[in-house]
Parts: sequence; C-alpha cells; structure tokens
Amino acid sequence: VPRDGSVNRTRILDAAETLVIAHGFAATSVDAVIDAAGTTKGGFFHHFPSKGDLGRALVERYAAEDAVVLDELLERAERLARDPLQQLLVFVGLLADEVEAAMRVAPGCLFASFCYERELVDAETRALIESSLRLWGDRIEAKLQAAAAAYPPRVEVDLRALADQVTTLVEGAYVMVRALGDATFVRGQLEQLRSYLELLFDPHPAARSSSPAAAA
Amino acid sequence: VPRDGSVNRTRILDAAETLVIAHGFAATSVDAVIDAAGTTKGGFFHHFPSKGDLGRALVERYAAEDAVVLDELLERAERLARDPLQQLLVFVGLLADEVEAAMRVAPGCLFASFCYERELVDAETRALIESSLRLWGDRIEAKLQAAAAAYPPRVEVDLRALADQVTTLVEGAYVMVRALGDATFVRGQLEQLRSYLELLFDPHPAARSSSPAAAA
Amino acid sequence: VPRDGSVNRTRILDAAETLVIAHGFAATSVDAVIDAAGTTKGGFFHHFPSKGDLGRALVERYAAEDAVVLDELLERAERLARDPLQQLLVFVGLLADEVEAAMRVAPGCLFASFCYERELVDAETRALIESSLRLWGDRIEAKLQAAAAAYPPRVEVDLRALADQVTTLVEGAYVMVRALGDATFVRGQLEQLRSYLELLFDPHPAARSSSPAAAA
Amino acid sequence: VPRDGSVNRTRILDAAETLVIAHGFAATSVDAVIDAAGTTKGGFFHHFPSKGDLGRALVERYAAEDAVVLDELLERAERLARDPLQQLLVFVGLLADEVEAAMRVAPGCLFASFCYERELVDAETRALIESSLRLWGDRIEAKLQAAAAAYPPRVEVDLRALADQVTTLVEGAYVMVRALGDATFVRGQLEQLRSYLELLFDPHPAARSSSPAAAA
DNA sequence: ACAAGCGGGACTACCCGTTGTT
DNA sequence: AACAACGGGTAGTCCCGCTTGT
Repeated sequence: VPRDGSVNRTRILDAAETLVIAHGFAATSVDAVIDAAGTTKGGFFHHFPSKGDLGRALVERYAAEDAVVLDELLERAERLARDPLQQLLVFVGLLADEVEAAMRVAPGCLFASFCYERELVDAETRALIESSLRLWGDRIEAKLQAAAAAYPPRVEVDLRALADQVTTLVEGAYVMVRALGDATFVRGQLEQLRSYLELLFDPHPAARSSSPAAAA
Repeated sequence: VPRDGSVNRTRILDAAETLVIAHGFAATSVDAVIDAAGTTKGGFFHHFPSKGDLGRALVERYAAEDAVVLDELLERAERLARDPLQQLLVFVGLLADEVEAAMRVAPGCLFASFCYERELVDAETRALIESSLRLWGDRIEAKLQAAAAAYPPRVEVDLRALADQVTTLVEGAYVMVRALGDATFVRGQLEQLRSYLELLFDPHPAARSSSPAAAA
Repeated sequence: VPRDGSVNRTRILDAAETLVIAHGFAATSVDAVIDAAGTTKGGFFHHFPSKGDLGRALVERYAAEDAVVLDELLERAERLARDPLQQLLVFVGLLADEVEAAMRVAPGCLFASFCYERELVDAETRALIESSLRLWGDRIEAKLQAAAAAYPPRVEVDLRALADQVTTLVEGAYVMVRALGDATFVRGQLEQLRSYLELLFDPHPAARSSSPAAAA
Repeated sequence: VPRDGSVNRTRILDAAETLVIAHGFAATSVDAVIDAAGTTKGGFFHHFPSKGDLGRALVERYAAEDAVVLDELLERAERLARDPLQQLLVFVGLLADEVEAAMRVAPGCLFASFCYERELVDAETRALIESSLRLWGDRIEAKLQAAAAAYPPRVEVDLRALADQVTTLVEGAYVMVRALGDATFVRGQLEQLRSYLELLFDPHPAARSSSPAAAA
C-alpha cells in the first residue's frame, strides 16, 4: 500500500459533516471543508471527484453509523428486558440518551440537512436516506407487533405509523432544538412516546387511575 | 391606485419562498429568484437591500400567515366542540388536513429551511422563528391545561412537552415526507397523537377494551 | 439604451480573436481575454454567458467579415476586368495581397483554429464555419463555370475541386507560414494557382512555348 | 528481455497523438492521456518529465514517421516510373492514397495542431516541425528541377513554391476536411496539382485539346 | 517501473450588489 | 422606476507535477 489516504479522507468527511450540519450542504463550500480538514484542493478532489460525491460519501457513512446505533440500542434493550413492550420502552429511553448527547455535539441530523435541499441532491443519495429511515420503521414495527401480540392495543392503531413516530419525533426535535436552543427537548418528546406506549398496551387500565397529576 | 410596487414585491416573495423551500436559502441565488419572479436586479434590490433582507421578509410573512392559520384552526375547533379535550382532538384533525394539503403544494416548512442553515441566519430572523413556534406551544398548552382540569391524565405528563409534540410531529413529518415521498404521512402521525390524547385523558379506561370509539 | 455595452463587447471580441489565433481557443483563458480587453469577470460573463458563447460570437463575427471580404474582392475583380477568366486571375491576385497583409497582422485563420480543436466545438459553430468555407467555393465555382464556357479547359477538371483550391491553398498557407515564418509564402502559392488557371483555360497553348525558364 | 518500459511509453504516445489531433495540445490534459493509455501519473512522469516533453516526443516521433513516408512514397514512385515528370505524377497520386487513408483514421496533421498553438510551443519543437516540412519541399523541388530540365515549363514558375504546394495543399485539405467532413477532399486537390504539372511540363501543348489523357 | 496521495494554482462559471442611463 | 452593464470576489473543478511508497 502506498501512503494511506484514508486518514486524510476521514478528516475531510469529519470536517464536512460538522459544517454541513451547521450550515447546510449548499452553503458549505469546498474551500471551507478544506480549511477545516487541513488539506488542499488537490487532496480533496483526489478523494472526491466532485462535491456531490462528497455528499454521497457523507450520507453513506452516516447511514452506516446510523444502522450500527439502531442495532446497538435494540440489542441493549433486548438484554435489559425480556418482555417486548418493556424492550420498546427501554429502547425509547436509551434513544433519548443517545440523541440528547448527539445534540449537544452537533444539533442536527445529516439526513435532514440533505432533505432540506432535496431538489439538489442526486437520486442515489436520496435513496440511501430513504432506506435508512425505513430501516428504523421496519425494526420498530416488528417489536410493536410482538408487543401487540402480548398486549392487545386499547385502541385501534396503525402500527407502522406508530413505529415511524420514533424517527418523526427525533427529526422534529432536531428542528425544534435548533429553533428553541434547548437540547433537552428530545427527551421530553420521547417521554411522551413512552407514556403513549404504556397507555396503549396497558393490560390493566383501571388500576392506573391511582396516580393523578400533571406537571406545570 | 397608482402604480403599486407591492405587486412586484409579492411576486418576488412568492418565487423566493418556493425556491427556498425546494433548495434551501443559501442555494437560492438572487438571480434565480429574479428569473422566477420575472423582474430584474434593479427591481429586486429596490425592494430588498440585500439577500438577507429577503430572508427576513420571507420569514416575517411566513410567521404572520402561520399565526393566522393557528388562530383559525383553534377558532374552528372551538366552534365545533365545547369540551376542551374534544376541541383539542378536533384541532389536531383539522391541522392534519391543513398540513397534508400544504405538503402537496410545497413539501416543506420555511422555518425548518432556515433552521437547517442556522449558523448563517441573523438573530432577528431566528427570534422570529422561535417565537412563532413557541406560540403554538403556548396556545396548545393552555388547551391541554383545560382538558387536564376536566379529565385528570392517567399518567404523569409534562403538558408543555405534550403541547410541543404537535409542532414536533409536524416538523418531523416534513422531513419524513421529503425523505419517503409520501404526503399522507403527516396524517398518520397526528392520528397517533389523537389516540394518545384520548387514552391519556380517558375518564373510563376499563370500558375501552370493548368499544374503541371516542367518548363524548 | 442604457450604457452602450457594445463597446466593451467589441473590445472583448478583439482581444479574444487575437489570442485565439495566437494560442488556440482552449489555451486562451477567459482571464487572459479580460486582461487584454481591460475589463472584468463580471463584464465578460455579462456579454458571454460562457466561454463557448464567446467562441460562437467570435466565429460569427469572423464569418460576417469574411463574407464581406469575399464580396469586395469579387466586385473589385469584376470592375477591373470584363472577361471571366481575367476576373478570376485578378481575384486571385487581389486575394494574395489581402491574405499577405492579414498574415502580417495575425498569422492565422480563426476558422482553422477552431477546426483544430474540432471535437470541443459545438455543432452550431461548426456549421457556421462550414457554410463560410462553402460560400467561397460556391462563388468561385460560378466564376469558373463562366470561364470554362468561354475557354474550354485543356484537360478534364473537377471545377468544384478547383474552386475549393483557393481556400485550401490559403488555409494550407496559414499553416506553412506559421511553421516556416515567411509571410510571403501565400503569394507564391496563389501565383501557382494563377499559372494553373492560365494554362488550363489557355486558348492558344502552342504560342506559349516561347517563354521557357524556371526560377531557382 | 526484462520489463520493457517502452511498451508503456508507446501506449502513452499513441493515446496522446489521438487526443492532440482531436482536441489540440493545450486541451489535452495529462490525466486524459493517462486514462486513455491505461497508465498512471507515476508512469507518465517517469517517461516524460513534463507535458512539454510529451509534446516534443510526439512531434519527434511524428517527424520520423513522416520522413519515412516521404522516402517510401518517393522510392515507390521512382520504381514505378523512370521519367522524372512521371515520377512526380505518380508520387502525387500515391500521396493522395496515403493521406486519404490517414484522414479516415485521424483527420489531422499533428504538425498543424502544434502550429495552431504556436506561441505556446518551445523553439526546439518548432524547429523540428519546420525542418520536417522543408524536407518535403527539398525533395520535391529536386524532382521538379529534373522534370524542368527534361520538359521546359510552359510558363515561368517558382519551382520552390510549386514544390511547397504539395504540403500546402495537404495541410489546407486537413483543415477543409475537418470543416466540411469529407475525407475524399484531398484527392480532389491533389488531382488539380497533377493536372497543373501535366499542363506545365507538357511538351506538346497543341495536341492536348483532343486527347486529355497523360502521355507516356 | 509503476502506483497513488497530495500540493497549490488556474480555469470557467456564477453570484451579489452597484452604477449609470433612459 | 426599471433595466442593462458592470465590478470584484468566490464557487466548484481540474490540471500539472512532486513525493512517497512498493
């Protein structure tokens, strides 16, 4: 192997990811990426024939990491609880931790950054984003079906839409956090989802009424 | 009326809004706006001293329209139902109609477009977005408190977070719709919220498992 | 009319023509044209949306001037002689003067410059060049037919090929002049053509043999 | 033989020659040559210290091949005919075949490609081109003198200019073929030259008008 | 001999904003 | 008040050639 270019390549991707999440893709100039990564035009275009290729590589890497996070959270939830409903509740809790931490680092989802410049993104990259988001829905829907089999839902629900609510809330929370500037916002939203799941699959609804209350 | 420059101004804003929602603000060039609006450089810079001023004007107009929509939906909900819980449920339903229709026209929220280029947006514009989003939370939270007073929530909940879930779901849905390409997605998410509200404020939980319909 | 941009535009075209003939089109950078024309990037791209458009404009102007030269030379030849053969001989002589003068200014034909980067030139520009060169053939062929009607050619000849020999020799001479550095070269070649025409349409071949000779 | 680098070198030269004739030298990037030759940066700069060196090598090889072609055509003409005039006529005919075939492969003369970017070519390369073209003139002029000795020319002619007409017509024809897209064009021009030579050195001009064929 | 990462500069294209002119 | 011409700067792309490694 000649000089290992992957180091430089990774530095470029890291710098670009930060900048894209902060400013958007179009507003992130190649020069800015180069400066942040400490490399040069030549080096950049050696690794990425065009800015569009950088975008695709960015999304590819992000999607791969995203899939790993999903797997890990599910796995941990499955280890921490045996009951499918409990696993789901734990999963949502773990996710809240994860996302809140991520928001403190970089308050934004790379996928959303690209979605908000949708018309300028090539089809391949869009497909990558789509399948990444669908993966979350698929995995969570499966868990929901297991939970629904054990605990019949108290109202008729579209389990797919419910599964997609996880990603929807997280994506929405990213926007809200950017607008309101409060990183704890996600947790609040995911807590609502946990309450919903508990109420929806509650086998003994009447027993609950003992705990009253509402926060300010 | 003598020659009214506001016609031209409106045409520029309309064209710009469409382009910004499609491509983002940074990727929307003044020239492109001019072409789409059918005007010229001179005309543009007569109405907007700089591109940034266009951005602010865009957000201002969008915020004003947004406040009107919020008012109207709440008012209609209040006319259609007397019970605060029912008003909320109606409101969420009306909102689903509204947003789904908006998504077919332009699948995106202007606020989110600017949030995703946050670092580049001036403080005044950001403040405008923030207060717009907080307004929804404020109004809905008030309704929730009324509902909670009438129907003690079956689990402890943060009513503010619950109120914010409306905007969070809508913003998240915009991202998801762009990623998945399915405009009906919002409705599915807001239906979940309705179910959650029903379960949360249900005065007769035990009776539910047989009749899944909403109580009067 | 606002500020008269045609002055600036003409300056750009003049500078570009000189540079393209000297270095070729690809090797002529827009920056070099700008410097030579004393204008700026903005000014340049206002008049020519792309470098390719400059190329086309260059060829268009050159073709128009070329057609004028052809007309004038033919007209002058027709005034200086009545006999079609004599007109042709005069025409070739006038052309020699014209081309030799042109070569001292800029030793090259713009058409040829573009032909030598043929694969990079757009179809419209190529068509323009083609029809310009065909025009010379057409006009000269017509004259040749008149001459041939008066003086039957002494050998069978393709009058079209003979007509095209004028442009072929001029184009070839441009290459040779660039290679050998001798601007008088064209005259020598066109003199040959005159001799050929004289011999070909000579009504009294036998009488000629009295003048022997050959130069070193 | 051990590893022979000359194979790779030749592949580079071949690829470069094709590209230069198609696009010109300046417009031919080293990267494009590398791709077409199937080699790499390292390989290229091993054989050619700079792009300019490639240019010179290209011209050197082309000049050498050109000299061989000239020798062969003259030699064949000398074998096919004994009379110097006939040898010339045969030579021009053979040349027409040769050039027409060459034009179908690559419609252009490498020398002319460089001449049309004259200002950018180094002196050594230019000298090479000049002497190559002079060589044709020298050899043909010698033949013409032999012919003129045997058959006194019917009009006073500059034999050097006449000798140079061969290269001039061929170079001019390359331009015309590129412009008009008709590879048979050269033949037509060289046929004119043959007619001219026949008429010029015709010992029995009067007899011609009835028998247009060539005399033995 | 060849392979590939890399440096930095140059090129085309475009962008935002200004200036005159009608 | 509308508009073309213009100014200067920046964007993305590519290019040549050097260096480091095998």
